[in-house]
Amino acid sequence: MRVSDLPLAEPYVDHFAERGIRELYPPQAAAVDAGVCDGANVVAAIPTASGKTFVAELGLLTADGPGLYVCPLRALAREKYEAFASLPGVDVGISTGDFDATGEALAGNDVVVATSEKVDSAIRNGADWVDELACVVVDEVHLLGAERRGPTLEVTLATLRRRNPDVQVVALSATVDNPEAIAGWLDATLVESDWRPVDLRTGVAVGGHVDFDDGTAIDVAVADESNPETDGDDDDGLDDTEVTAALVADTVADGGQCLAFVRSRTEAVALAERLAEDGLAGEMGIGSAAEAAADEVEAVDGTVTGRQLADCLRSGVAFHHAGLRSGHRSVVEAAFRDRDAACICATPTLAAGVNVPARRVVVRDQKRYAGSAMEWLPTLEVHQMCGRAGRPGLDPHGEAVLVGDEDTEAELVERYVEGEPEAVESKLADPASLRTHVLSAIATGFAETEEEILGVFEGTFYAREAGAGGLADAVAVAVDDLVAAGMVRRETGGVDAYRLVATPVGETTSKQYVRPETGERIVAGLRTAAEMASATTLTVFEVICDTPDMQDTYLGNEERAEIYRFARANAGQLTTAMGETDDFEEWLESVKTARILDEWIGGATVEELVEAYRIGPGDLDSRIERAEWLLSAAEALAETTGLSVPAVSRARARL
DNA sequence: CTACTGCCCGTCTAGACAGCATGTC
DNA sequence: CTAGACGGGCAGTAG
Repeated sequence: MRVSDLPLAEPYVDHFAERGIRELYPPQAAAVDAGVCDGANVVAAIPTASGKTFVAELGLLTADGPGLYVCPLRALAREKYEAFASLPGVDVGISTGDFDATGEALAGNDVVVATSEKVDSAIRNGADWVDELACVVVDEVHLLGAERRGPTLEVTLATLRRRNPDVQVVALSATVDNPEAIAGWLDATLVESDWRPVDLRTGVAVGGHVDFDDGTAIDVAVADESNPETDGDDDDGLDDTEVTAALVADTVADGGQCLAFVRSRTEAVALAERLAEDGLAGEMGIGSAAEAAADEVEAVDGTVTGRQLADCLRSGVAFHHAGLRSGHRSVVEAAFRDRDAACICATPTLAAGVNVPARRVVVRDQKRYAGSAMEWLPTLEVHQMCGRAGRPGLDPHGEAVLVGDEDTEAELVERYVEGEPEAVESKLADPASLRTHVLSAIATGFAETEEEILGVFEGTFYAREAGAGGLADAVAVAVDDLVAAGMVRRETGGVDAYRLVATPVGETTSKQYVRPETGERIVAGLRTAAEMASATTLTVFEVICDTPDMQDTYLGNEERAEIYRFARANAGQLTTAMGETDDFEEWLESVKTARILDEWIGGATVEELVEAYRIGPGDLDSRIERAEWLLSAAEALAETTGLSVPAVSRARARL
């Protein structure tokens, strides 16, 4: 099937031709056969690199009206925004938390790119443009199964379809076990394929020997670090890190690049520092470009993390994890794409993030600490890592290697090489998620009774799988919780007729997009603060940090005593008395975060805070960002409740 | 006495969405 | 039931 045969206007055909897109890939052709160009609903469960963006563009360009592209990450939204903006004559708008156009402007766009939360928020705030959509493309729709964000996605999608029954839905999914369930939910035709433009072979390494699933095998020379004199046992296992290093060196010697996935941040750094010894920059001949990338990283800040990263980059390797600032990350990603780095040692950030393909992917660790024990990574996640292997046009094929040993080999093959990814299951029944979306349904006026709330949820994936009736009890509980929290009121109209109405606090909470528990905690905190003799910025930081919408900051054993002393010394400025906490540990963590933020507005530098509180510079950034959002919510809630706490505005202004 | 080394034991562990309003060259 | 890197404290040991 040729692009020129599609019902696309000439400028688009030319645009794609300029990029070398003339012939459709098989999955793309299948999507056309399923009707993407004719307004039909389509679910495409196809590999990441198989041309999903083009399928999305087909839906958006052939739709008879404005389109919406929903994706889970801001970085992804930015990437897609740029791709769509290069289409001739297409007005593209973007709406994410960090990068936003006004509702007015969005209404005039042909295509809007947004995160799912932002779409949800737009609906809650009564944006009109969502009702005029002709086509909605949902990327990474398998996120439906994610703990907190999945329910948001399904409720948002259900609401969009309910308000606009004719809207075309095109959903793009990773390979999952039950794509037909998603397609059934969306009344869509399922397109399923594992075709890739670059072949991918997956294998397990034992020592320096790798057996791939296509029957081929390779051997790499692994340095043996262990000293045979000291350990008498026949130590069969070569060090996983050394196996990884050998696999990386082998790829580089062959002119390719590598991604290496490990379990934790510190191990990503440690592996990068180990690889830096191998002189890969010299081998690739990227000395000056590597130097330039290192300088760029050092220009971001003077943190330890930045220096470590710069040193690694000079040797042609990098690490990548959420403790890095976005400035660090973009340098690493760009350097790798420009072939100015041989290898990125990464935590899972890179598996689902922006497009950074490599010839070989090495998954050194397949287990991760999960609260109480080590757990196998989900197959879906490992497949996403492996799917990064193979750069179209640059690599003859992609290779994914799982590092194991004799004992784990069989399990790794069964679980990840031959195993099916998990099924996507709705998490809407989770009480916390349900409370949020019940409040939203009431606050927007979509529902005034429990039955009507169930009606709103009727179009969700959960309802399709389990029946909306299954939610009845849980919804009743959620309503009671919201009434008790002062978010919702039962307004009696007759003998046993009543309607559910959001209180002003409930309405503000919903519009500010904070969780009900957060809204409740902030109001209680403001009330206490308003009566305190001297409510300071620390006071309001303690309040917003003690909500579930602020991420908690790890509190080490040594630090605990120190933070405890700090909390005691500043008890007069805190809204919580030490004896009154439900969860003292958690509260102490909040105090730590609050202290960091208060020192930040007091003029402390990133370098000082990173050093003093053992957090990554990227962690600091993300807490500051959340604090800005939560303080604005606090300000709005102060206004609706009439509580006056000047420190809120003071803190906000200084952030 | 000092510098060094090996060993035991405790600590620590991935990621990342969201508000809002408005003038400006 | 399933990990593994790292660092501090401490005792033994060579010089």
